[in-house]
Amino acid sequence: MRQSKLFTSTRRNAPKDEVVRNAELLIRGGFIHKEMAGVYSYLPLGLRVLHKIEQIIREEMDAVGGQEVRMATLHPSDNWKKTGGWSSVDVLFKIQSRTEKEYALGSSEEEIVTPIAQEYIGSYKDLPLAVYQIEQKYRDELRAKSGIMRGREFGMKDMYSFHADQKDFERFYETVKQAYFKVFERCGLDAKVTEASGGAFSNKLSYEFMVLTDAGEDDILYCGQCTHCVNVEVAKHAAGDTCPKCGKGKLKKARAAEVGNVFDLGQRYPKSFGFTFKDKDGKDKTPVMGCYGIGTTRLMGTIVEVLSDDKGIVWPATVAPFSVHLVAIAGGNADVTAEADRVYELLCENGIPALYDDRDERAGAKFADADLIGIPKRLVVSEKTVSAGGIEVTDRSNGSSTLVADSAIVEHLRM
RNA sequence: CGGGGCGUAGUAUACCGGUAGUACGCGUGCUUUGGGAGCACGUAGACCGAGUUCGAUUCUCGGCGCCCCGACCA
Repeated sequence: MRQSKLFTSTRRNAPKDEVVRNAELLIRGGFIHKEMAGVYSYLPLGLRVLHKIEQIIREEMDAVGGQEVRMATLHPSDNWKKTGGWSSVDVLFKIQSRTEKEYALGSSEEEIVTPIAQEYIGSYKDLPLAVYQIEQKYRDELRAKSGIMRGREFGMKDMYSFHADQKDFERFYETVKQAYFKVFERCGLDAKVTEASGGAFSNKLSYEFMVLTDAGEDDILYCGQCTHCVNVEVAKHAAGDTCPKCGKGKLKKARAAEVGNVFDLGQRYPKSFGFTFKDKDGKDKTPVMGCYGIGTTRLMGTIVEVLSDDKGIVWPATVAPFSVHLVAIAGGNADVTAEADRVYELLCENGIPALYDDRDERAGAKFADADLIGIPKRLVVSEKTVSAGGIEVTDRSNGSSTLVADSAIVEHLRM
């Protein structure tokens, strides 16, 4: 895409009503636009990142057998009354129509997915089933905070599974946990899985996927020597204690952001809707259910928190809005502009997603913008590079730069 | 929801009981062109309401909005 056509632009000043890094950088870069506390719009660059995150999640959920759906976000109040959520879920947004009919805005989708599954699942032969969706969620938080880390409207992937028995659920639960690690790793993050309380969902333990960052809201204890990690809310130990799992490491306390979670829901929701299936013995049984969430927008915010420096964002290639940022430093030289145009076409023809800074700006402004936007590879075409017979390729993460011949650029970028 | 802070051009800020200045942005022109260019001219602003006052953007009260700490967190 030509940057001259991109309707957003960068800002030099940090917004005064945002303090956290993710909001500051994403707003300055033109990725997002704040509508009100806890509600943001996603602009072209931001949406490209979000789509890439969603696609990674989609691939991993498909890989464990999840079937993607798109459920309603405007919910009938009856479903919530059946499960008791209408009165017990305090973050539920409730709205009323002109005719005083009541609705809920989806904060989670058990109330919707369970009746859908009930309609199609009649036999043990139909189980297990896993369905997921990626869409907006609404929660009436008392206090939105930390930019896109905790909003009242946010993006979430939520998957729900139904099983003939607890054993089959446990098997799938473990499979999803492994898939989650792949998702976070592909997004460039090092996630830890922690034991936590099940909250209002379940009286069993749940597992949360945590990424260390001061912008998080949870305190966790983790072992430096093994994978042991617990949320302090359920911890039976303290910082400095010897790890109860490996017996070697010391427990460390740290702030972390919860980017995903998995819950053992048991039979609560199927029971609320009278959802049963015929088992092998011909008897009616209630399925066992699990749910699995990943906050897509929070994940994006966490990536920015963890992967950024004093100049801007440093996107991992897997989620970057474009693979390369082609910067023309023409200074009015038509030959340089023509060469940069040619390189841009070459990238397009070869399917390499590129943001092409063809604007009439000075080098310093273009470099500052490129650093802020954070695309992994910066390609510079200038009088210098043209006379040297190549293109300057600079790595955003470490600043290293090399001159690559035009003829080799496509191959170089594909490495 | 408790506590604290803050609302001034598009963005970030300053001053002031007598209707607002700067920087960036934006527009025009000239010069400039590898790390946020210079000059000139221009553009654009006091959250809402009430009160005090001759006069309120400024002081007081109320509302709304935003941020932070805490609580909460399907």
